Amino acid sequence: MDINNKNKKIPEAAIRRLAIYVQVLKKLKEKGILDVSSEMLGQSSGNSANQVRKDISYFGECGIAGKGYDLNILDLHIRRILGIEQSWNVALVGVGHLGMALLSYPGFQERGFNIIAAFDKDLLKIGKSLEGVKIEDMSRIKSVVKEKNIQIGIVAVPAPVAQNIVNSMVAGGIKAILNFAPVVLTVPDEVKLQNADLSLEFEILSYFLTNLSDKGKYLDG
Amino acid sequence: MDINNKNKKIPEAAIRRLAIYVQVLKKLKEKGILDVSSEMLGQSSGNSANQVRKDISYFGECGIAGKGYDLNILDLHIRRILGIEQSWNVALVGVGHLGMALLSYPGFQERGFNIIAAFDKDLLKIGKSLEGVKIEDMSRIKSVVKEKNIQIGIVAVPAPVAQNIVNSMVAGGIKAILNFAPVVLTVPDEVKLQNADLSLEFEILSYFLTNLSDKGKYLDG
DNA sequence: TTTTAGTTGTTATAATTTTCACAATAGATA
DNA sequence: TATCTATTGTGAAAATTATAACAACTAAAA
Repeated sequence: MDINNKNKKIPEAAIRRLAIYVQVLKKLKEKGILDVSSEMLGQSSGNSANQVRKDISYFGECGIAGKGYDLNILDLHIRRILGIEQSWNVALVGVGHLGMALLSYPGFQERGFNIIAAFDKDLLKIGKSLEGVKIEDMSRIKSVVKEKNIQIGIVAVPAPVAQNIVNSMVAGGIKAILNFAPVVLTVPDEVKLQNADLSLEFEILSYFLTNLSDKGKYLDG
Repeated sequence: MDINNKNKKIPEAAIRRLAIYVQVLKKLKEKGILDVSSEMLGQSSGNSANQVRKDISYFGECGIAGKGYDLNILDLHIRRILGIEQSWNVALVGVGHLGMALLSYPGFQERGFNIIAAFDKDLLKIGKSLEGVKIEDMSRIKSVVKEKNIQIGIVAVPAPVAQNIVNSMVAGGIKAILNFAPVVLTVPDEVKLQNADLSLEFEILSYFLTNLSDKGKYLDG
């Protein structure tokens, strides 16, 4: 088995859990803990110890039988797999409340997601700077994405204009898009699209609530 | 097979797709379309026709062989399953940029998610009203949740205080929580917790980007 | 050194979810 | 009415993901 097993696909659900493990490891590190077992990591992240070990095994061995995982080593390994050691150039389109929230959230910068360009259609906003980022006209999306070598685009505009924005980003050579607009978008195969429509989350809650009150019992595993 | 099959569990992934179908159906309806086939609905939502039919079949028959689905009937059926016909009382905790974005997003109200209470710890905000909602002190969470019969709570506060907020909500009898804080929260079994940590979405993108550039090929199905 | 307790990495098993294939059906057409 | 085309609903097969179980290993204790 190769140590840095890249040919085996890691399920997206596992990726999501790995990102949570990083979160938990950070907290444990702050407490001064040096080693962690799959049992402890599972407890802290709401998963079984088996699940934790399976997730970690996707990218190779990094624990010590009988002892657990060295917290720093494990942290480093997961970060490398997730690609959050390096930093990314991010463009934000739509500087409304949500865009502002994303722009001002320190967590992104910390994790290497640097918003270095922002666009809006509002003439009152264009030309101003927020959080050190100058807001430009939307017509400049394609050229700025190209010039600044932007890999990730955030779509935080109303649904009707979202596809146009995406087309501009794609034309500029963007690699991935995080979409907050409540609409199904089309991108070429080589562009990764991740949807984060917030109202969808509510609707999922709504489903579980409805079934909760119908049966007095929760349904998800 | 019973027409309104409640005893069969619908996978969460299917629920998510069903919510997207509603989105697509709305758009088709605006175009004046009256009937839709699984093929068309699949195309418009990025799924296979087989997947669409299977998802719909989870809650019973509502199509016509050879013809497709009556758009209004299908829409109604899915809405009933998701529980988005009725409306819900929602409380927002944390009126920062993200909280503001949620408060001012018209889509929630439209879909029956009514934010009728808001809390913050900032004395400058407490007492003021935003979007018709009065901002109250966080110490009032438990009693307001109880008095106003609030079913859904939104956590939009920094990670370190999130668990305390959740405890107050749970003490007030909340049924479901949507969490935006980048932290693993603990709730009783009967409370449904849905996580929507935005930086997690970035990290997933990061993973795919890293693998994209490694192999010049995308990995997810 | 031998035993013991604790924990990993992995293989086998079970469960879940998706994909496939097609009989059954509706409505149009001749 | 008989035939043809389009499309559903579903059962079976395939693929994926999660769970469980355990041999192998580590370090510490006897």
